Amino acid sequence: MDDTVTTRRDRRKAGRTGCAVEATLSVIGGVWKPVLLFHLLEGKLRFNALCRLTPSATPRMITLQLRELEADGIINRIVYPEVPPKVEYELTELGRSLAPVLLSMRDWGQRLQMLESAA
Amino acid sequence: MDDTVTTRRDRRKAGRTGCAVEATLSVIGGVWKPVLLFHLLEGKLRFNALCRLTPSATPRMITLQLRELEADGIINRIVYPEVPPKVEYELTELGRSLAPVLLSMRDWGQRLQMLESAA
DNA sequence: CGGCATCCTTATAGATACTG
DNA sequence: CAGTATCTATAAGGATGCCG
Repeated sequence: MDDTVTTRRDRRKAGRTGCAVEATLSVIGGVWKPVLLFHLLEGKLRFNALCRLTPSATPRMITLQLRELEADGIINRIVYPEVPPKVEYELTELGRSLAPVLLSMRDWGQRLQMLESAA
Repeated sequence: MDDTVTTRRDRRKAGRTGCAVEATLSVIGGVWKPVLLFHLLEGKLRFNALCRLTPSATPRMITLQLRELEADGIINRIVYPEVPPKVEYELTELGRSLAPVLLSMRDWGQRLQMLESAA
C-alpha cells in the first residue's frame, strides 16, 4: 500500500496544510462544537443542560462532540460518583483561550440576526 | 410526505435555535468556508489560486462552498468575459465584517501549532 | 442520569471525465 | 481556466434500546 487514495484528506489530518485557520478548524470544526463551547464559557454544565441548550443536536451527537473536545484537551469531564449519576463539563485553560473566537462568532451572529429581522 | 423525519435539522435550517453562534455557523459552518474566506481577506483571488491555497479540498468542494457563500452574500463572484476564462472572488462588505472571527481563528490556530511543536 | 452500542438512512466528499 | 456531471464510497446522523 502506498499513497493510493485519500491524499488530500490525509494531508489535512496530518496537521497543517499551510494555514493556521485549518488548525483551529481541526479542533472546533464540527458543527456543534462551537455552540457547546460557547455555552460552557459561562461555567460548568451538566450533560442534560447542554442538551437543552442545543436542542437541534441529538444527545448522541453531543456525546461524540464532547468526547472529541475532551481528547483535544479543550474540556474536562468531571464524573461525580453518586446516584443518580452526575457529570459536568468545563473548559480547560486551552478551552477558555478560545473565548475570543467564540465571542466574535456570537457577535457576528447577532449582527446577522438583526440584519435578517430588518429585511 | 409530512414532518416524518429530520425534525432537528429542519429546526436548525429554519433559522435560530436560540443561539447567535448557530447563526454564524449556518453561514461559515462548512469545514472549508473559513479557510477560503480567510484567504480572501487579503484581496481578490482567482479560482485556481484558492485551490492552491487550500490543497486539502478538491476543486469541486471549493466550487460548492463558494456558491453557498455567494448565496449568503458573503462573497462576490466576478466573471471576466475573456479567453481564457477568468473568475475572481472577493469578499462583500458583509464578508469583510467576518474579519474578527477569521483572524481570531488564525491567532488561536497559531498558538495551537506552537504548543504542538513544543510538545 | 448519562451515556454507549447497534442498526439503518441519508448526506457528503472523492475521483474521474468532460465542456464552454 | 473554471468549472460541471456523474458515479460511487464513506461517513455523518437519527432512532432505539440497554446498562452502570
